[in-house]
Amino acid sequence: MKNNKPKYKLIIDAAVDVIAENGYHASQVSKIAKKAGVADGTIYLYFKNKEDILVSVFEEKMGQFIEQIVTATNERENASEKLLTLIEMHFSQLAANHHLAIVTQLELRQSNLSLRQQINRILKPYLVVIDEIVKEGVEEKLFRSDIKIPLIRQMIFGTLDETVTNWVMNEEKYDLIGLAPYVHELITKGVSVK
Amino acid sequence: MKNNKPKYKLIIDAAVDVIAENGYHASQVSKIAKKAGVADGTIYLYFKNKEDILVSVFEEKMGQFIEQIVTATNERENASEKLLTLIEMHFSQLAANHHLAIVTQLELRQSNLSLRQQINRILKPYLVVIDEIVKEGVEEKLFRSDIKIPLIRQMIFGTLDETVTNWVMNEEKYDLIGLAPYVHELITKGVSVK
Amino acid sequence: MKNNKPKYKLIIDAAVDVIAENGYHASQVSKIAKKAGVADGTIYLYFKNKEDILVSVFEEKMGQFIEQIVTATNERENASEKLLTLIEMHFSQLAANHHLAIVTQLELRQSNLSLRQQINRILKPYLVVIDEIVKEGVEEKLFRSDIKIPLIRQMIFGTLDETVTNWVMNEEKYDLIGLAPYVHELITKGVSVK
Amino acid sequence: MKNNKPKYKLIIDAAVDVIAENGYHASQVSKIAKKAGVADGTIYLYFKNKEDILVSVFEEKMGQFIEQIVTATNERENASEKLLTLIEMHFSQLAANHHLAIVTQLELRQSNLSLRQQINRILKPYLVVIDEIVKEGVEEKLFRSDIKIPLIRQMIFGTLDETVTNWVMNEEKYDLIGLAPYVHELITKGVSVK
DNA sequence: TATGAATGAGCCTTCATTCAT
DNA sequence: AATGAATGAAGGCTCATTCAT
Repeated sequence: MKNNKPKYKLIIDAAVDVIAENGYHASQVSKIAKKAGVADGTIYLYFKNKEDILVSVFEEKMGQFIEQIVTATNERENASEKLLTLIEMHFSQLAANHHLAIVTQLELRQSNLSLRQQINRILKPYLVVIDEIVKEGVEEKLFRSDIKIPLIRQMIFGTLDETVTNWVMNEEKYDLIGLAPYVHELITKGVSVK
Repeated sequence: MKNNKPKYKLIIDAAVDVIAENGYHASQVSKIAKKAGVADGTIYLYFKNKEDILVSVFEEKMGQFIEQIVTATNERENASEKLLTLIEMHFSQLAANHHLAIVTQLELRQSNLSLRQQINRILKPYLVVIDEIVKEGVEEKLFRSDIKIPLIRQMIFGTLDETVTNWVMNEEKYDLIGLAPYVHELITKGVSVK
Repeated sequence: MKNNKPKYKLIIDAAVDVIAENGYHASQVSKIAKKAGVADGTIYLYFKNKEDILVSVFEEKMGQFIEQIVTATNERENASEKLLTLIEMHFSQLAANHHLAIVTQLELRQSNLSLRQQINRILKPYLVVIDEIVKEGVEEKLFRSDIKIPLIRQMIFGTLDETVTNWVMNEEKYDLIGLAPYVHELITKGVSVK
Repeated sequence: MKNNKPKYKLIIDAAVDVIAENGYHASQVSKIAKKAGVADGTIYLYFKNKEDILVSVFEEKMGQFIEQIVTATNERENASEKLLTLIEMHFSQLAANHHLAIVTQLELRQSNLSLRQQINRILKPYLVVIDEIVKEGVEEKLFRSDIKIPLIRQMIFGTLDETVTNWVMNEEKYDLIGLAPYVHELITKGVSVK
């Protein structure tokens, strides 16, 4: 297991910091190596190339991110509560980690097609989690069944993602977590007066 | 008026094509010049630098994009119909222009902070259009007034943007425009069974 | 006679100003054209290329410079007085024209071999003037005849040139013209106590 | 000590040759790298930028140049003999190194203000050496005390510099070192018949 | 395993000069 | 004579990756 090797984690964490501090394009491999306290060449003992570092960053961090959400939502009774918990966890985890928020919402998007496709592959399990909550809601007759699930998932993910991005670009000046119930209300009830 | 100069348009259009075909990072100025049929140096008679080309591409194309939407929504009677028209126009304009869709949804996001901020400035009028439709809906007692408008706007824009991005990344294999009524339904009524 | 054409003089004078203000390497042809109030292309109706502008600048200005000195020295009776007058005129003309001093002492020296050779050709008449004064001094038994004239001329010109360059590089903070009698004394008597 | 690194010296020496052969403006970094037998990028491990190469060339070579002169003059008994030795060493060192002579007398002068100021800083110790010899001469009552030392130094340096430049521009056709006693005589006794 | 010096391909931008009007 | 838009060659510098130690 490569993440048992201490330098592997060292490099991943250094990469998050360097990218958050310098931006994607100013994050040279040598800068990451320096931050991690290893030689440039050592990076290539653990990662195939620069892109592999970035993919691994996302893989590691998103893995933990999703795991937390899965664990928390599993403790909830119904789909609506699970959705609220997912929103709360999505917001709170990014609010708790300034650097990670910058990297996921801004910097990692400045990548080429190949990298974006790998990021999407990594993101897949999160989308599956959303899908499953929606399916559960439909079965429980809480959520509508007349609109295809992918579309519903796009609304949910798009809303969360846009909300976090706006918050990051506004320099995180307001309380992101406090928005969770309102976002949940919007997603469940829509914009219409009931 | 700089866009009366024929070479200006020539270069803008060439840039859209080149970026869509090669991706942002593989779009050398010389490639754009060649496609436009002008000398490399000519680019710099019309644009300050490479970043200025990209900002101008977005400015021109997004200007037209928003104008079309404003014109079309103004012909509608109430906020709900205006929202549907906005969604239809958003989808149809990007569906009609393959290259533009790739550039706006994928390539232009691979940019540094300075460029992203300029892109956000250009995007601002579109967000204002959404805000105004929401305000109108609230006045007409069609839309809820218990949730802040920026949050509602983020849900709307986030949903549309995520939907288009998914469509582009799925290689535009399904009918985007056909999704408009479902997306409209989702935004207005939410995910709950009424 | 090309210098009867008004634009010719306009361009020459613009060139002196532009070079003095911006330095040799930042003096683009377009900048000179703008300062002269003509189009870029017009420059090439009067000058073969950029180097030709610079040579012409030196030719014009140095022509006047030498003419003034010849006229003034001719009014003197003997070689020693002529030498003093030459030193005074050399210093006073450059002290009177800030821009010209910068151009001749600093900027024009940043040129390639071909240009330097042409500058030397233009400078030749000045060196001849010095040679003639020295010859006259030798004939009048005022100046020594045991050292070759070119060597004496190099001492005279080198001393004057180095003195002016130091004055320019010290931002012309002291009185250059006031140094003339001391320099004259040094050249005639040398560094030895009587 | 950076000049212990073999590539540092390799690049410095290659730069002297390339500049002497091609002139300052035709001396591309890639040409210097090729001559030194290193990759272009290697240059930038040892020098900040192209200008830094030139400054370093002058620093290294002028350092040795001055050191030689200081050592030699220190072996002399009085100021007049020291001055003669300084002139002999100044001439002989440049006569012995064709490329270095071209670089110091012609090419290095084609530089911008920033570079010239750095060159002057490097040249300073040499001017101090001259000043000290003059001061010693004044104390020994060999040299006059009625003219300010900077002016005397300008005469000495200006004469030597002009003499070497003329020799280089005349393609080094005559014996420079042989001129030393005459130049010494001129500087000490001046142009007047005693 | 680890190092870090060395590599070299790659690109944006400038500006002297031309030429159709 | 005059214009000025257009040209396109040229080069300093960066940085991901390699490899001898």
